Amino acid sequence: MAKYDPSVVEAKWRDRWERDGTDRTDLRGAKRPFYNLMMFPYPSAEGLHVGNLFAFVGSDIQGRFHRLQGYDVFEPMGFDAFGMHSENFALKTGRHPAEMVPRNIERFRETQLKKVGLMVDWSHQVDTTSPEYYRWTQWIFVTLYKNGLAYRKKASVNWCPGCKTVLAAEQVIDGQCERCQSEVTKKEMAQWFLRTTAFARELLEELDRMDWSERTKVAQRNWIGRSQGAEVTFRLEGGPEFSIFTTRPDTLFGATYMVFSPEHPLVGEMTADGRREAVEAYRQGVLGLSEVERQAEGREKTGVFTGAHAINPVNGERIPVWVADYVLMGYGTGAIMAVPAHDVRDHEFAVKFGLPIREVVRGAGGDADVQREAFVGDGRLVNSGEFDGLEAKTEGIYSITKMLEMRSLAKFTTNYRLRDWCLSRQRYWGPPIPIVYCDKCGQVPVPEKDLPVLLPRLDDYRPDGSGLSPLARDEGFHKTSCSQCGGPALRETDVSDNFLCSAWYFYRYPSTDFDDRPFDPELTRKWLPVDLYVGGNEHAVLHLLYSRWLCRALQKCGHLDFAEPYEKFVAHGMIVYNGAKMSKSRGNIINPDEYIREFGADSFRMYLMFMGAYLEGGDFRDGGVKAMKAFLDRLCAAALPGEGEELDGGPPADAETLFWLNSTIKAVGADLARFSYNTAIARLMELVNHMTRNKVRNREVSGALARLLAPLAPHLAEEIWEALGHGESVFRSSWPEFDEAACHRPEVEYVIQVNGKVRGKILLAAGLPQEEIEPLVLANEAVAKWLSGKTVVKKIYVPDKLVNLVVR
RNA sequence: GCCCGGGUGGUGGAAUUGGUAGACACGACGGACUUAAAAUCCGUUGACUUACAAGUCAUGGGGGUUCAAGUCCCCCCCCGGGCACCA
Repeated sequence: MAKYDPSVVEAKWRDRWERDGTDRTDLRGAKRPFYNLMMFPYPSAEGLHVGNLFAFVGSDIQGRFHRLQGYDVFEPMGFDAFGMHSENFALKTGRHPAEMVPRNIERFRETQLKKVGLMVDWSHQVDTTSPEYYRWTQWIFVTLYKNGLAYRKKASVNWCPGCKTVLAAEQVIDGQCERCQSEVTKKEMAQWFLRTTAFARELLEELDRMDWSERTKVAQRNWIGRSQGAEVTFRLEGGPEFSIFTTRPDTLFGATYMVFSPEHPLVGEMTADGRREAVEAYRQGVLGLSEVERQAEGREKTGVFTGAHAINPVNGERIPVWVADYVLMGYGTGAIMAVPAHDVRDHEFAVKFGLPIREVVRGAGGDADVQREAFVGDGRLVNSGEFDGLEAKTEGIYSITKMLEMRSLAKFTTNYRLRDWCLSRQRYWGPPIPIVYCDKCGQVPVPEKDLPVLLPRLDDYRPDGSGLSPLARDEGFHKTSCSQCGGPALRETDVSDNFLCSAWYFYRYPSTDFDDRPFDPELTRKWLPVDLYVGGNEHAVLHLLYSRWLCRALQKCGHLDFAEPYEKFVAHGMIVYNGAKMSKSRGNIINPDEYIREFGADSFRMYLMFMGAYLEGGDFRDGGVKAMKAFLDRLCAAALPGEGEELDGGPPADAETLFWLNSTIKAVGADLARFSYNTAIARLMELVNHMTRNKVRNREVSGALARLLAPLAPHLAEEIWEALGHGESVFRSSWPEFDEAACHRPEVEYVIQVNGKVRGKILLAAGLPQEEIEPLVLANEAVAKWLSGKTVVKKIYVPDKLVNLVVR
């Protein structure tokens, strides 16, 4: 190779790979399948940014590395093209999403993705907006509906006034819409839900066994949020029974009042006549508050007395019932017993409204003043009748609940924070929910043979904020007939949250050849669950949780025979630019295309991976790509024969080169396996530095270097491999092997410490026993001067590493 | 408030089980080549005292354990992330 010109080399190998089908996978014939999945992008008009490429390249390295290790790797790619991102952009630019999306996909694939050198099998591409795909998204919805996992109900849901649609709880961040940051309000609407809570326990417990990034597991655990406690039945004085949830049944004797959520259905009935006006005014006031206002940090407690009283089942005590918005309808039973002595929120409320505070748990010190501050620590029960003296949080919880359980007034329960997934969106750009409403037959799912319910082309698809989707304005779509009775019927006009589209795309990849089924059973059995999934942690409670849930749901419906979709999930880090977060508003978004054009995809890939730890993220600095190109230039010069030159055959002659060769193979393999790409590249630099300085001209070393480089810089690795005389792609070769014995130098440098401080270093043959080293150490000049006049009281000896002499 | 990560030279970042802190780079400085520049190559580069000898101090701060601590323990500060009036 005359001079390394990436544009020539990369174009050559792109064509060669395409011509030879190098990146294609024989899905049925594969012997060692490895499904290497990366989170698919939404094809935005802005194009791929460095963050996308950082994610993809890190994943591609695993795919290529596994392939060199003999796996049949399947590395597909697709486009998540439904949803508000595409729709909002279309609205802004005035171009219809149906036209914009295919163009963006084309540009993503042809001018960006293919140029980065991803080992993608493009014969299995997926586009969530194509009818062949969303037909099966709708089929999944119908399947869930038929199995009781999808239902419609009127509920107080999260409404985004900016996007003019409802949102799932997962899409509300700190009370704001995750997309447009508008303050989310509550709205009473009939919506479709998926029963995510049905598998809350499994989704939580399975996490412990999963090979996933810990921070992703933690995020899911927090989101699912389990708390164990008891449901206790109270009775309203002269009224019905009701139950409350508590994690502290041991404090039942300390309950001095009850609180109902303003939305609780019993409130109207229980309110005393004299209190009706006040209670009603309070409830109306709360309903007018946004989520942010209601949950604002440090907000003072509010509430109102209903005039009603409840009877405490443990002691028959009559305690007042209040309504306050610090009790949420959506969690537990929407009513609580308040124990101000041992709960900080109840304490605050009791102080404000002058309610009694009764201590029932006393800590070991016994000096906590519950009138001043709630005591939430461990302690023993007091003022609790026969239960006095019990260890509160263990024996107390058990004994008191057990006692009530015998009287059928309590049961042990577990509550989850997770809510059902609100699926309806009052927007245009999504898969229509395949349901028809008939006066006679009620809710009727669209029969499988009539799927897909095509999304009609609407020229005016703006959301109008009426609470109805723009599709409701299209009579031809809205009015239809019932598949059961043939009578007139109305279609559901809401579309589905596009997270449903992305919850199953990876089942579709292997099966894109089939239009009569969502996924082929044989291919699914062979390729799934996904072996490795790489993506961003921002989807921990969105995509990753939804797709875990759907997998379990499809298993329960009999369509899959496994419960978890991803064997291993790795969350990559985030990229910043010169230490600052990249964002459109800052105007510091890096366009990868220019770097690739100037320095080549290989240099760009290498720099992305070198600038920081893949799992932690990195700081993109100008000049980095250029420096990496310089390294690849040096690598070419070191690895390739010059004009008219022949490289030495056979293993290298000198021990030092053998050491570098073997230890680099070992280290790079270990580093790639643990996603430590930056250190793998550093190892390659060290090997190249050794080759350059010592003028190593050896075919075996160059061949190993090409294969070590191949996952990181695939085009250049191919070029070098070919120049070394190989007729086939380097990806049809194998990962180089190393000799463990050669990974260690025959001589090692011992560090000699005196009292823990380094005082000298000596070169010794490896593996010497302590007795032979000692005299050599004591004879060392630099060390001797620290020993004169002192007594050696202790000698620490770490084989092949160091000797520490403790002197006095 | 609770739960996870983090804090290392001028900069990005290394450092399997406690065992030479700063690998590998970037930048800077000096030199070679050149009419000159770019590119390339060679050298120096944590701070301080200083003679390139030698030493002292250094991994957010303060204690501790240990022959030995970036790494383990306790307290505190700062940054990033998750949850949060969830009973």
